[in-house]
This record gives sequence, C-alpha cells and structure tokens, in this order.
Amino acid sequence: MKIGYPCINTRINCTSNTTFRLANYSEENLIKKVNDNLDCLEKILKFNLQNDLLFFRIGSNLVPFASHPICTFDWPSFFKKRFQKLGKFIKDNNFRISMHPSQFTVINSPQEEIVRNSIAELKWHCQVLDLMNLNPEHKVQIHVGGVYGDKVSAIDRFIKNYLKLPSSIKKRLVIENDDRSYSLKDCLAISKKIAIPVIFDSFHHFCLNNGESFYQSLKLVQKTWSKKDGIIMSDYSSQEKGAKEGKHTQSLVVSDFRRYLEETRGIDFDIMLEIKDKERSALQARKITNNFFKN
DNA sequence: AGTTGTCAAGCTAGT
DNA sequence: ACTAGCTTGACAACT
Repeated sequence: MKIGYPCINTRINCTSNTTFRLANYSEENLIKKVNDNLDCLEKILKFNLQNDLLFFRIGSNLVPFASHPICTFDWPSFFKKRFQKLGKFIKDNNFRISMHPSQFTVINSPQEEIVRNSIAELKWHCQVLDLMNLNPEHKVQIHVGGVYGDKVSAIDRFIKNYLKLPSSIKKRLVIENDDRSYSLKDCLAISKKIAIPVIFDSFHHFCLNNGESFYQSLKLVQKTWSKKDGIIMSDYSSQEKGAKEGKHTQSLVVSDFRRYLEETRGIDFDIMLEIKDKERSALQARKITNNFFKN
C-alpha cells in the first residue's frame, strides 16, 4: 500500500503550483513558473522518498494556462529533458503519480465548448505524464460531471464523449465517485459499458452510497482495474466535525483511519489522503499502516 | 511584512 | 439571485 497526499507539501518552502495572472501572460513568465514548479516538485518528491510516501498527486498548475488559447508556446519540447529526468526519478524509486484536473473539466456537458475545453485540459495532463515516460498505471482522475436534471442522458453523453477521446487520454483516465451526483454504483455502471477504471473515494462514498461497505466497494472497484492499470487507487478523507457534510477534515482522524484499515483488510490499494494538513497526515498514516500490516 | 480582494474555466445544493 | 464547497490556494496590489 502506497500512501500519498495531494499537490502541496506544507513544510517545504515552495510549491509546485506557482502561477500568474492571465493578464500577465508572457513566454518569459511561463518558462520561469514552470521551471520553479519543476524545481519544487523535485524537492517534494525527494522529501516523499525519504519518508516512504510513494504516492503523489501533481497539481494542475504545474504548467499554468497549458490549455488556454493564449498559450501557444511549445512547453513540452522546451521542458522535455526536465520532464524526462523527473520521470526517471519517479520510475527508479517506484512512485505512483496521479493528477486531478479541477472542477471545470466536465466531459458530459451539453455545451460543446465546455467539452472541448475539458478535452484540452485532459490532454495536457496526460501529456505531462507521457513526457515523463510514465506507464498507464499513472492516472488522471475526474468526476463524471453534471446531471443537468437528467442523469440518464448525462451518462449517455459521458459515454459518447469518452469513446471519442484520443487513446493518450483513454489509457490514463479514471472516474471517481462524487459526494452529490454520481455514486459508486453509477460509476460502476459506466465502467461496465466502457471499461474505464473507477477510483474509490471513501469519503464521497460516505456522503452518497447505496449501502455498500468499504470492503465491498473496493472489491467491486478492483474488477474495473486491469493489469496495465496497476493496483487500485483510492482517495481517503473524513468529515470535518461540526462543519456541514462533505467538508474534508483538517487533520487525520486516527480512529476513523484505523477502522477503515480494519474494514478493508486483505485488499491491496494505494491511498491518497485528501486532508488539509497534507504531508503531516500522510506521515501519520504511514506509521499507522506500517504497524498495522506488521500484525 | 502582512492583509485582502481577486483570479480562466462548471456544477450543485442551500440560503 | 447569490454563495459555499468541491478543487490545489496563489497572486498582486494594497496597507
């Protein structure tokens, strides 16, 4: 089981998500920011390696405005060597990488332009992983999208648009159950039709489910990951106490996490801790799992 | 140096 | 009609 955290390390004095305002776009700015981001990504991965945190989600600001029409600069060629070097480090040390384009990426929108923009967004995410020469075990995850008052057609639209995607995207794309619209059951039904792997988000499942236990859920999800996709990825969080349902906790709730490990014992999966305090919780979780699996 | 309004983009539920 | 929350806070202009 690999343990990871998303995008940001709070104790390293840098972020791999530096960006700039669209109004300040220039080739010079772009090059500088991407360079800074790659520098920082390298530092984060080194930290993670030292601490046995081999799962990491790379943030979507790594290349600012990569899918925006303003960005005509050939950054993939310009940074090719750097990406390759990072990719080698990732492979040599057996890291698992994921990326998660943000809420604007909706491939089942009824508006063609939104779908087009979403595909452009997926394309550059996948391209980053390709530039690093990472195999399809390194994934790009999205949600199914909107419902628009008619889930059946919304799902049909997802499938129809998915089938038109280039293989560079299809080989990496996975769908995640969300906390309001598309449950695990919905995702599995989609997966059955187009063989897309499903990422299980335990917290979203807690918010929206059809009665499946965590163990059952992971077992069901396991069937959607083929050998080339690697072992299953999952997202983990728990509810912030006192806040409204759906808000991620500030720090790892140890008792909840232990219970989760108990309930899912026997299933091999990589776990991404979507918790606000980032590496702090991941370090805690690493210790807990190390002891847990000793027994 | 620290604070705060604003930032490319979508969707949903709650007020 | 408007906002919070998801998401990954970070920028930049102001005290």
